[in-house]
Amino acid sequence: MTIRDVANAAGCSIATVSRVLNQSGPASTDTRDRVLATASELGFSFNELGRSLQSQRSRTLGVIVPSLSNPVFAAAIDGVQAEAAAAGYQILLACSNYDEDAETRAVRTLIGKQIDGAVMTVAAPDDSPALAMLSAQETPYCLMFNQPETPQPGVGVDNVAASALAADMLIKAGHRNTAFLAIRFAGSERARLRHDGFRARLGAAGCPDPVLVEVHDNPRDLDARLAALLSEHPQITALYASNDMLALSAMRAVRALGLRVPQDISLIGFDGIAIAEMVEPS
Amino acid sequence: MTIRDVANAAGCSIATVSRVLNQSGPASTDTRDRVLATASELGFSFNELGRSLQSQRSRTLGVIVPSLSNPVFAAAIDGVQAEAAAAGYQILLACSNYDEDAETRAVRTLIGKQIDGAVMTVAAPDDSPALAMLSAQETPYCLMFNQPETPQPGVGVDNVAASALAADMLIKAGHRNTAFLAIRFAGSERARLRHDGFRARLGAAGCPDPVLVEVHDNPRDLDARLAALLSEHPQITALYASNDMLALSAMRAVRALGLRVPQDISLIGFDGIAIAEMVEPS
DNA sequence: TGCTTTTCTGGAAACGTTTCCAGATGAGTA
DNA sequence: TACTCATCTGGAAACGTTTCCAGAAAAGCA
Repeated sequence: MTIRDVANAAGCSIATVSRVLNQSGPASTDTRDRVLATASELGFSFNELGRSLQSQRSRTLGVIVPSLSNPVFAAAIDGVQAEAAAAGYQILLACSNYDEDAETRAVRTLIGKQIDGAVMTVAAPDDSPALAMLSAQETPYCLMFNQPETPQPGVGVDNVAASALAADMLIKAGHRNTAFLAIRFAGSERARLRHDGFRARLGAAGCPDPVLVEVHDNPRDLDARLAALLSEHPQITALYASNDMLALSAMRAVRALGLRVPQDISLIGFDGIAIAEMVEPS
Repeated sequence: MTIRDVANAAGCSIATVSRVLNQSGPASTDTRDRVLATASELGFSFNELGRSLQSQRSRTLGVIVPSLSNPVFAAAIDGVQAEAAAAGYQILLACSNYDEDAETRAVRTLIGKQIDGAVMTVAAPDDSPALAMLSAQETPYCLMFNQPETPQPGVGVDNVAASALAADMLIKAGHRNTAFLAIRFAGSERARLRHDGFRARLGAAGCPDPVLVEVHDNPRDLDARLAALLSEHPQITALYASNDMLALSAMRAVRALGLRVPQDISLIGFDGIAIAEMVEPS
């Protein structure tokens, strides 16, 4: 079912069918009606591949995130998808699993599919082969959650400032000894910035540096790590989790140790995911 | 940067370049090396649009889910994406927001983009215009989470049987008076099946029917609904939430009423999302 | 050497569109 | 009536590939 079939059935040329269906040129009311009628009768719809090839735009956006199981990214994709759909664009989704090579491969594939633009969260925005490829192709992109040193198009949060606020809150509540919880601290620009902002503000208030705890992705790992942490540093009264998923896990782990939140240990997490609203304390 | 540029630079025809790059035909070692060298030198990569148009396969799969904020679907997409990527396929993502019209529109667009197949969760698998369109186009599809009456390709859970298990568990724990919590009960095949399975098993055990509580998407709505429910039916000792997100919200709401889980009220939820493992009790 | 067979190569036709261009038709004006 | 001008239409060339086909060159064999 191509534009040619419609043209034959309507007794006109494919040029005319194209013009009518796209309203991109003149057509007598007579032929217009005929084309429209046969098109809907035949149930014709455009092959966007042919269209994109000719028009040099695919009306498709690439989206690359490190993970889909983190609700932060799911929510971001949700937003991107909704806006894109409203503007008549489609979303080509890829997932890097926090791996820079996978990131590069994903970008290469998406470029091959001729995306009109990309929305993504990368591992290292200041030195990213993936972003370099996009620039080389003159494909526009927009970063999410990244906070590059060199200015780049993107939306995000000031991790340092936000973490300073978290520190303020804990300090005001009387905490002095804290720990910073992170997954993949080394590979995550974001965890590092959050740690730095937190530590700087604590230091400015005369508090000791937070104890840095890097945990594995497996949430059960936390139980042992926290037990060790708290027996080694019994003076710790507050934990700062570098993201909400981790904060949730930490809450469970703290309680598993027989401690209450927030009476025995205070806990604060970065993000603001919807699910964090559903637990007590939120 | 097209295959033609490579051909000119390498001093051969585009047919030869295509054959070399796809390893789809003979080529003398001499020309092969030359083509390969110039291709990588020029940084050539295929335009998949042209490729797909010619080969009639896009190596792209459409994925349609009702929502992205529900981790159940996020996890499903994660899995589909990973398998697809491993097989050299891309994912075109669309979201129906539990709206059948949006579902149909999404399928239409994806068909336009010439997807090779679709993976989706639909509102009504037994009478779905979206699925009908896919069938008409002979585009293969696979349902997720749906449980159609008429056999259809798909993966999912036996909602009725699983809910009977939930009922068994509660009965065995001594509960007799229960409530069933659902969002969008009317529009959700899944909620209905889960309710039916639950109620049937309770009835078989001589328990009264569960009180059906349909709540709005706003989690705060739950507080008032549960307060009303429990004052109206003080004999209720257990709640069955039709999904884990709702169970999480319900846990918060129950506690906000000053009741303990599970000492005062038992709570069970359908799904098994990762986050449910992170709360106490899990 | 002459023949067949194999290996390699390029032209050209698709795939489904859009759009430029020029020809045809009809209406308006002098 | 003859002219211009606007309106409508179709042919054909792109867009970037793959692949069929046939011709050329090289290799094998008697």
